[in-house]
Amino acid sequence: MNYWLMKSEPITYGIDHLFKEKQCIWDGVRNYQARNFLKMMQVGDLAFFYHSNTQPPGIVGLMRIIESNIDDPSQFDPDSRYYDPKSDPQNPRWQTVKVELAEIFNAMITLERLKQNFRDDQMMVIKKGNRLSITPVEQNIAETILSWRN
DNA sequence: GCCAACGTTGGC
DNA sequence: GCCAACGTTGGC
Repeated sequence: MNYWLMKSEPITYGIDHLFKEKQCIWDGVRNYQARNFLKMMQVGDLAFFYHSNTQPPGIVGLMRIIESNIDDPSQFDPDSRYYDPKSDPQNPRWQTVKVELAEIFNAMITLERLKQNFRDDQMMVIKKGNRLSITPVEQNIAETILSWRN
């Protein structure tokens, strides 16, 4: 079982949206490195839900992967902002996962707190200039973060 | 709103 | 295959 961190701007899709929907397909990732991490995810993996472009940014909850290696439907939808006309339906370019909400944390675990407790070679999201929306989280780091809940 | 840090695109 | 130009992300 592996841990991950998945970013989203709450103005677009935040943890409140997921709370209402219970589960969702994590669509719209259009970066190959991030997609490669998505393809590595397995059912049962856990992912931190991270709010980006907020004041402050940080982790707001936990999700569980409930379906892996899905072809992202939005790549074939001309009305979607994530439409990719270059993606061949016979050989889709973008894969993702389906997640369910596991937990909403009582208080956000801020980026600042992560930076205070970990080095930037321990956790990708705290590296300066990092823009990857999907990143792995080492187990011991994940367990430490989970111990901060409530 | 600024801008650093990337990733992507496309001409050559 | 190089790299300049451009677009995007996301903290601040």
